[in-house]
Amino acid sequence: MANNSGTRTAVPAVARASAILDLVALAQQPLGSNEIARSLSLPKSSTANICLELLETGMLVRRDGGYSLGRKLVELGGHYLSSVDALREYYDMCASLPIVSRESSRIAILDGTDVLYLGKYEGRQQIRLTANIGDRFPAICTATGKALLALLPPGEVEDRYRAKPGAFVKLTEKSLTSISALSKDLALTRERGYAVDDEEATPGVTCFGHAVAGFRGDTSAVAVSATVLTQRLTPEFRQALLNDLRTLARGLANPLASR
Amino acid sequence: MANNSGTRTAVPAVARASAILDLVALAQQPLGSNEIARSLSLPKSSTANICLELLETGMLVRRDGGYSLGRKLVELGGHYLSSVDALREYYDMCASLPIVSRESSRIAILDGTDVLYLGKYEGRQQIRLTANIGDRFPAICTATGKALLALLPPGEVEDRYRAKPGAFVKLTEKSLTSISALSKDLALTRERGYAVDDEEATPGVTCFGHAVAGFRGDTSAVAVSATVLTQRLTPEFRQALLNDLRTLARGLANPLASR
DNA sequence: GTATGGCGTCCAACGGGTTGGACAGGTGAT
DNA sequence: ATCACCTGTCCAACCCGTTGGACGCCATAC
Repeated sequence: MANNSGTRTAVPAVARASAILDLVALAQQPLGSNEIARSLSLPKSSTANICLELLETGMLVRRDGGYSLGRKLVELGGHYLSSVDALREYYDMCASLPIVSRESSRIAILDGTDVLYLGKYEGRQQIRLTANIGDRFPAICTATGKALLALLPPGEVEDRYRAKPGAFVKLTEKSLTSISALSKDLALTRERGYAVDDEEATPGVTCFGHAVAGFRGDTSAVAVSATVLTQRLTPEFRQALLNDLRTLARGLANPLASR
Repeated sequence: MANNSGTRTAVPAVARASAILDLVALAQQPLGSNEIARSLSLPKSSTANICLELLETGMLVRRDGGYSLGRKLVELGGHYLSSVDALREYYDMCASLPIVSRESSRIAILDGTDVLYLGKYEGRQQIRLTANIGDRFPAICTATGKALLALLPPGEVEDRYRAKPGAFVKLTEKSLTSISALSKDLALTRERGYAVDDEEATPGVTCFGHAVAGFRGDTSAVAVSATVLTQRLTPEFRQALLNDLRTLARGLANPLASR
């Protein structure tokens, strides 16, 4: 019964600041400090103080008489992205691959039962990817997510999803809704070497995902994906797309394996 | 003699946390908590505590026995970008404009004497833009920066640069190096309606910038730019590019003016 | 006009995080 | 082997941020 979230001496200000940022991030409008305090069940005074401090750091800004996220967060987020070695490589390769360069592609990492998008490449297709950089999405509904889940050691997937029953979000009729269905899909993913999202996130849209393992530290694995309209998926096109995707994934793996 | 950085009751933990994040962001390698404390002249113990707290929020992660920036920052940065109304419009328009869609383009805001890049669009050209989303750059060396500076009320530019003598970074032989040269350039910018970076940031590279005013709150104005190799700049090409850039800027302005 | 409820700011007493130093573990040099 | 120096962790006394409520302000309601 380990207290896994136990810090010896708590520093409430930091945890509170983070909670405030999360709240403001999800809000559609600027939030006042009183409103923030009420939402988070924090004392008014301290909340106001922390907000003022966040204002000075640039993480928050005043807007329409409330607080919104500040530009400092873009800077920090950008620095995080710069630290992900695979990203630059990803953008370069996307532009040079014959098929992928004309389609829509994404690169993501796994965080719990979500994928977190670190980058996207939009070719000249009709599809506009709705997910932006920094967005989260249920891993089971996406090709990148399933490719990354398939990398986890046996049992780990089951543990994560058993601990979080709400993780099975049914976005379409075809979305996976049980651990057993997921395990089966992941076994298939491991077998063929890539993941398929067969209209499980958006009707009419198919997505192929390929994981790239072997990174260091936080970003231990990334995954890349290509998104196309299902109706365009002739066998030849599917094969060409998968070829490009494999090339992309291998290209990302190689410069890092050599370190 | 107002104390412009004066908070009534200071919340050291937040300010310190921000300083820690900035330090870690600029470091090329993971930093230990002791090293951070030394660099920032903070007590070891408190620094360690704050780092542990930042670890729990996901803003920091452990990597190679030290701290690096965490993925939470991408999420927050992404939410900030989502709050900038012009961004989605920008990406859509870039892809549909005949000339710009084949060139390299950027969108940025002004922050003091720097521009902060919020997005970029890379066409099929040889040029790869070195600046990433979230990067800063001296405003005087860039087309976006000069376009935004030209929007400021009279005297404001002079005040900003007089207060910050180090802001005149000489990146190339052609970079502006004095307030008077800058004022003259900005007058010219206002007159013709767009800004030009004539190899002032990178030799051999010319950049045109167009400001878009009229936003609310934090992002009161954005600027878009197009970057090309100087040697390709025939008069016809230059004109076509400027046409596209103007269309782009107007497209960004209109959906917001109607609010 | 007053009443009500929203907002953020201010204040003094309380309480808890901060602090410096001691400690244990690991690494590299001599 | 010892020494030196690094790392991060632990602890109790002290100090300073936190806290709840009072206050002033501005809307809107009646």
